[in-house]
Amino acid sequence: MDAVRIEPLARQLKTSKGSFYWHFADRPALLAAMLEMWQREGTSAVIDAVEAVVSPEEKLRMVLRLALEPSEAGLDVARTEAALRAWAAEDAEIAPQIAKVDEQRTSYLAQLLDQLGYDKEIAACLGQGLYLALLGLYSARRYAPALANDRALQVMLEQAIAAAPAGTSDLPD
Amino acid sequence: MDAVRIEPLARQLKTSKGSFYWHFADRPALLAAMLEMWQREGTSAVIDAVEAVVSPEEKLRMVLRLALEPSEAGLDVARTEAALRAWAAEDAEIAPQIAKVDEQRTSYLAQLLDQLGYDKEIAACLGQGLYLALLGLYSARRYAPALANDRALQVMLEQAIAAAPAGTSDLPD
DNA sequence: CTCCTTCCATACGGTGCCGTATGTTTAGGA
DNA sequence: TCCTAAACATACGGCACCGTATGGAAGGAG
Repeated sequence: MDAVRIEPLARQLKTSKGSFYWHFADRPALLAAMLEMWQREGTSAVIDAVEAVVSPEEKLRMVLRLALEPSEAGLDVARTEAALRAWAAEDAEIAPQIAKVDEQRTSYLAQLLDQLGYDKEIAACLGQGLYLALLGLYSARRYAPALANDRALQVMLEQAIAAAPAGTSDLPD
Repeated sequence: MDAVRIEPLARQLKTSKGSFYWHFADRPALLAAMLEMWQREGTSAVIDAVEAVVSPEEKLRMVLRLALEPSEAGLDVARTEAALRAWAAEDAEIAPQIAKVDEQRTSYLAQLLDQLGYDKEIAACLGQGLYLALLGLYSARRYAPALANDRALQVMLEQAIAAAPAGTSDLPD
């Protein structure tokens, strides 16, 4: 986000600064708009698509598949996710907003793992762990293709599925 | 790293720019020196300390313990690791240098997991996965304390240890 | 004492960006 | 045809930083 500058952006778009300042109050206003857009479109899309599936195992696999997808039309998901977190790390005003989205996502993962029969606290930890690995992969994708190995996450997910205490616990009895 | 600026740094150290440019050619030279220092001291320390232990299980636990430690004397490990990767993501000259360190670390993890009896390819994936989760945790620590849960990594590691095919395979017959 | 090297401070020019002030085009409505 | 508002362009002042040029202290060698 720090690299988002008005004048280079205007040059790139073959327009002028004056035009920018007609549409946005200032640079923070643009960044806020970008953040809001991401909050709106970046997280619900996956969950909505996944909820069409039935079994929690397949839901988990589908979440991962969607998260690892090359991303839709010109927008690099890994780049976006990594940049937002670098931003949150340096701006205390932004941090809670990103953290809230993370909380939504990890609690959804925990819910699916809970349905696999895991103890609730273990499910929460596993969800966080898998999500942290995804964040790490997003970061690695930008500089270390060998490390950013999709299979690494798939293996860990399959291990979490295989190690589940019971087949299903969403029908307890 | 982008926030490392000469003039603020000089003010902070109660010295002058002139002094800085005596010790370093320019800003890139300072950044290069920082990177080199990290390469020297940041990765071998852990491995050396761990190698004193015998069993691969305990070695893995100790690696994690050291990696999660609050860090020694004023230096925030999470901040450093996260900042270096943000740097690598934006500078193609730096990327391979960080990637090389990552490769050292993940291959050491893979070696330990291999000793637990995992297939070599699975061990490599698991090592990468655990390491990616650690990177994610370093990133989260800077903005989302609730997400940066040490237990999440501990749970995943214990699961990897528990799911190991054989007790040990470093004595194969 | 003087010279020279090391180390540090001050002053300067140059660059890239921000935000504002002000001018200019375009299109629709009276 | 004139007026107005939306959309854009140009020009300016200001700030923070980079790197260099230049001018000292401070201390040892001869």
